[in-house]
Amino acid sequence: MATAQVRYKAADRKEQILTIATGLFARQGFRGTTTKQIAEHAGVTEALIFRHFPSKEELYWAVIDRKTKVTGPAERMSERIREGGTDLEILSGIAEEILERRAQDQTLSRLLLYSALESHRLSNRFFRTYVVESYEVLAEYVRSRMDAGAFRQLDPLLAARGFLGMVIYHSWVQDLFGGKRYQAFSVKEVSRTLAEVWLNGMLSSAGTSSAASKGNGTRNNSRKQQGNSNGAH
Amino acid sequence: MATAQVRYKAADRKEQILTIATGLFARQGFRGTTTKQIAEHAGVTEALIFRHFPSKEELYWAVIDRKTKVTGPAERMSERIREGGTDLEILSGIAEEILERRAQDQTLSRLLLYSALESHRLSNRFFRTYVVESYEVLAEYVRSRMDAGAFRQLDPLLAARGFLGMVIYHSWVQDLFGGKRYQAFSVKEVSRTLAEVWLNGMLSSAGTSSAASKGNGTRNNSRKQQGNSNGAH
DNA sequence: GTTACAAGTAAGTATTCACTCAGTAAGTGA
DNA sequence: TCACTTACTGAGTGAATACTTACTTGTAAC
Repeated sequence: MATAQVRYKAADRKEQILTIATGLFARQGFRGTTTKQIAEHAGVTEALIFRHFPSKEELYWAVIDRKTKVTGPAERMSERIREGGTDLEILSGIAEEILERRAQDQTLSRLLLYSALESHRLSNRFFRTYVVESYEVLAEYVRSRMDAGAFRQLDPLLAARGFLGMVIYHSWVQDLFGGKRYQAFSVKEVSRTLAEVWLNGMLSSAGTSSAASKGNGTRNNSRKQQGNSNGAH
Repeated sequence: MATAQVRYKAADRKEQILTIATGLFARQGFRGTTTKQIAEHAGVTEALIFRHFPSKEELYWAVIDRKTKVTGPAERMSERIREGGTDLEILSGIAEEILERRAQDQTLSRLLLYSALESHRLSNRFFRTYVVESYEVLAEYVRSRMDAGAFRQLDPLLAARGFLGMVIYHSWVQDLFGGKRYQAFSVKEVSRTLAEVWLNGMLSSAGTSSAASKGNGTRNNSRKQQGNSNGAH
């Protein structure tokens, strides 16, 4: 009504709408977010939204498009690898950054998951930018360490995905599913532990790697009868 | 309309509606699924849905409630551990089952993710049944192997979550995000590889704490340092 | 064959959805 | 000061949405 109006320039208003829409889509998904909500949060009428974006669908597209244009995890990861350090430093550094970013801001994870679930056609591109690219970078690193004889020979992509899986799944459980309400973890400790486990599992240990590059390799006690938890002691 | 009507008994119709609603909620989420859709798939009118369930929300609750009552992953996992075998057999067996089930039917993963994203109050219970319980079972196993001196000493919960993370993340990337369109993996091979990496990383190894030197076999050798410091004891 | 009840429906309700359009107020250059 | 453009709104549109009410039909026991 008669309240003092704020007139933005078109480009600024567009940016503002995009920012607000990003937050709402992340929290509630595409279907769960209404254009009215977006308008209200922006302090304008719905009509204005549609003056800037031809449809809700196009607005969603723009949100995701913008997200894929900021520096992605792949670049940061590749930067970190370029900086060098021990394997452990590099890996736990990568894990630490992922965990920290995600704990701080779930927007991206939520957008990504929603778009995958709602099977938006654009989810493909999003997926490539945020998921595929990052483990391809890591896989490249793994491959180079394998060539150097430091890592065991196995599918680098699978190995990279394994490491990222450890880290990302942990962050999902903690932040998305609310696991942190039951148990808190220190980011540094988690990163280091997961990196150690994975790295130790990847190293071509003195005895095993030569004979069997991939089959077996773990020294299993024959016919173990131990290790089951129930009533043993 | 004039088609031959099928009259179910109340209990049967309720079951049928539940089954249909489960599929739709899994595919489209709570907000994305309409009562009209459910009715159409069941071949009845909306009114009948509301004769069996007081509201859409209650129907959703019933869907999830029913899902939490079938044999969950925790029971199956604990069964597998009880059966015994080598560590590798047990772990790759667990991974294999998870991957196979999920590739075959995404309903559960999708329901779980949707309910977490849409922050349904019931998602908590769902989360406990399907996520927490399963890694608690695995953590118990890890703990027993640590007590036996076979595994390194570290947070068993974190370690268990790490293993499940590898496996579950892989299945999400393949099935949920459509990664399998770009690359196929054999379930057996993936299970075995991931189990090997993780297990190898967990073993309180004799020799693997050797120097891992620095990463990056390709370029740039700045900041070279000593080997990593993992697994000292 | 009638009755009694269970299973099912047609046709609504009020509200909300994405989206439109005709019009108005604020800035800007002369 | 006036003309012109740009930013914005009020008041709608028809098509969904979850949910209701008043009614009909099938079936099984007596």
